[in-house]
Amino acid sequence: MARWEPNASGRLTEAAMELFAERGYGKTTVEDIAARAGLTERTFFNYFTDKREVLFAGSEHFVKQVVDAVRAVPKSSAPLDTVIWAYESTNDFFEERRPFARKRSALIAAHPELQERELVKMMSLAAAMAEILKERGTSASAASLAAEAGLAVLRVGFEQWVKDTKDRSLVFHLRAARRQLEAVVDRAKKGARAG
Amino acid sequence: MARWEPNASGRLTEAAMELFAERGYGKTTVEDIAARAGLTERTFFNYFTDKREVLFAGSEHFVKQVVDAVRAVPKSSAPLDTVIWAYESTNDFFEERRPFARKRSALIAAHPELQERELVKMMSLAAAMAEILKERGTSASAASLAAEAGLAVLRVGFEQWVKDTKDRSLVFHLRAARRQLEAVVDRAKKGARAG
DNA sequence: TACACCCATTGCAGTTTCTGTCATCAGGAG
DNA sequence: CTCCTGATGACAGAAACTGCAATGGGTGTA
Repeated sequence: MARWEPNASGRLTEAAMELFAERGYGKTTVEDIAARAGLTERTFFNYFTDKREVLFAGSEHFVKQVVDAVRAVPKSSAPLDTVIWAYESTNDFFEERRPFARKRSALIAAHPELQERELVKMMSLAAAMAEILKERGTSASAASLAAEAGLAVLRVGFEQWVKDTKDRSLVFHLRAARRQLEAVVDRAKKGARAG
Repeated sequence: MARWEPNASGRLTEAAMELFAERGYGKTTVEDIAARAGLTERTFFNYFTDKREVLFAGSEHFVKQVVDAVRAVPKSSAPLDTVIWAYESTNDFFEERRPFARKRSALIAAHPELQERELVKMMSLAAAMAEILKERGTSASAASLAAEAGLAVLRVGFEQWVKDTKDRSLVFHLRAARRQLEAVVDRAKKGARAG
């Protein structure tokens, strides 16, 4: 028999999500979270560097998945295509976790402290993408712009996906967002020439 | 004669920037900052809600300036043009403060905690932009994308501006970034059709 | 069976961030 | 001269985080 209940980190995350939903992030102490998970405050900080980090456990794993996906894209693809394709490759991952993703997303939306952390995570993802694009021969500034524009598509697409009452796929929303981006940039380009 | 030295908040920001540069953010306590500014820790927290906020003092003011600039753009302009034009309108503001902006930018780049705060500030700026675009009749998703794409242009342009050894203007770099964005999106559009 | 070792968990003390509350006191308004 | 205002500070306390050392089942080894 095991000495301790398994999956301590998972239990902490679960407990944290429950408590944040019940009382809010600010009114939940780390001790509360640890107690509900049957652990102590000290153990919480053995697993997470931060109170915030408890909602961002698998993020390195996720970044790795996306980065690996990029490496599989032929180098001939346009940078923005490469980035968006990598995001599309996470479709199944999220589709399997839609309810969880919705809860988590609502929590983050409701708490500025968590938004901060979410944003750095996404930007570091974008930075990783830009890095790979550069490795693959894209110029530095084009790589940055493709990565950040791709991020805009991901953010808007993801937001729509979470809100979608018809439960259409992430890929569906990413493509819609991408078309929007094209339209928005195109319209500006023509407008700039005309005006 | 004044009872206290004037500009307490400015002195705190100045002291903080010095100390962060000397010892780093983590090794500087709020008490240190307050002491160097000739004040107490409690007074620091009367001015700033946060240790981090000390580097983001004028941000509401800045957002207001940009927002006001947007309102002056004719409604006929394309959303992305509107956003970028608003950023261009801050050219003089930054040009006058280039050395300060460089120092500040270096500090933020060196400290993840400060990057977090910077990102929320920029995203709230983008959200404000999206809001105005919607007021002006742009669809919700197009507004979000124009705002976020505009932000990408701002971020990349600003980064170049800070790094530029030739001291070219912010507007110069924003326009370059904007052309890059157009090229990147355009190339993807054509690539997607072909492939 | 006995022993040594491993390591997830914990206890504890200490620093730092941040909050709430109340006291102080110079200068302006009346 | 008094009252009020608003910037400042003193104090106490909660909560976040860190460093260090101890516990005590599990597991492998003799």
